[in-house]
Amino acid sequence: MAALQKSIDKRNALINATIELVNNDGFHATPMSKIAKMACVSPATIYLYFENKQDLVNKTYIEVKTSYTAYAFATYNETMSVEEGFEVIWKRIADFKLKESANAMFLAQCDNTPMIDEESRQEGIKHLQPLLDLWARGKKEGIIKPLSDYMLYA
Amino acid sequence: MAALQKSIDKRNALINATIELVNNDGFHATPMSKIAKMACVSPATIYLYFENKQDLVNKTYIEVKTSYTAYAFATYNETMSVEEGFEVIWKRIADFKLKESANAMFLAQCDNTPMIDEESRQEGIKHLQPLLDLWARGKKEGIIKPLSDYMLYA
DNA sequence: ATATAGAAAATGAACGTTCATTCTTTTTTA
DNA sequence: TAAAAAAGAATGAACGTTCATTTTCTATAT
Repeated sequence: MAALQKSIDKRNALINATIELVNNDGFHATPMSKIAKMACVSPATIYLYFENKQDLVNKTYIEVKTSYTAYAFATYNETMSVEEGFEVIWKRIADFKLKESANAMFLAQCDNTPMIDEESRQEGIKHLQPLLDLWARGKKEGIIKPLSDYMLYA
Repeated sequence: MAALQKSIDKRNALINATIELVNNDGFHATPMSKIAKMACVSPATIYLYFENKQDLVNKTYIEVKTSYTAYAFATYNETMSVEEGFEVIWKRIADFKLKESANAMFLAQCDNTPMIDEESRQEGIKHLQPLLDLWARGKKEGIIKPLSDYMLYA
């Protein structure tokens, strides 16, 4: 058999510990040793799953961002009108912030600090493509001018 | 004469260095030595003006938040209608983010991370009182229901 | 006005701690 | 049994803060 001995559970535990500890203490104030402890793992073990601390937080970001966008676009499809599309996505985003508040808080921290590498940040933005497309569609249809004022804040 | 020998210029230089460096590198990734260097001061001198690093960033936060709210409410007065009040404040906030982007970026980082002490955070919120009052007034007047959906994001 | 003494301010070096990462050894897996 | 995974201890660098010393300021006495 192949050699995927490394446990996916352990990886997930590390990701989750990272989210919780970064939320509580901030990125630089959370030692690798604390992440290890919360994931019931030795500090050295983290380096079997991630290159280093920066890589750990980058990968965590991508993972959470992916689940965020999946959630946001779950009820949306391209046949909707622009208005309906925005409304549907908007509600899902609000929902996400309520129901997955830890994840949302983590993303907020990532998106408002220099803690994530530029490369991973770009990667995260890619997943928002459907929203940008919808925006472009709205512009092309020349509708919802007043809305754009509010949207500036998204 | 009294002994206010400590220079207000030096204090401002420290505050400004803090804003710029925290914006670029994040709170825990900016050493006191770097702040000192940018403010043309010895590291030890910082401790004549602030108790410690936490106190420095707390005070910086209060200062920026105060200037933010002053800016936001500059064109507002209580005789305005609720709608007009919101619009006027809204525009000033957007303006602030454009014209004082470094300050706005710093506030975003403070408000989305655990870097500021709870006490200073509360102190900062106090300055937003006029906005909360306006909100209460809007509710009492029972108007602008649809707006509240968007406002959730402020 | 000037010189000077005492206090406040400023400094650079030093201290002690913390933390990311690596090294060596042990355990687990196939 | 051999290779991968995991562990805990060790390492070296970085940083916040303090210490001992020097510099600057100011208020008074000449």
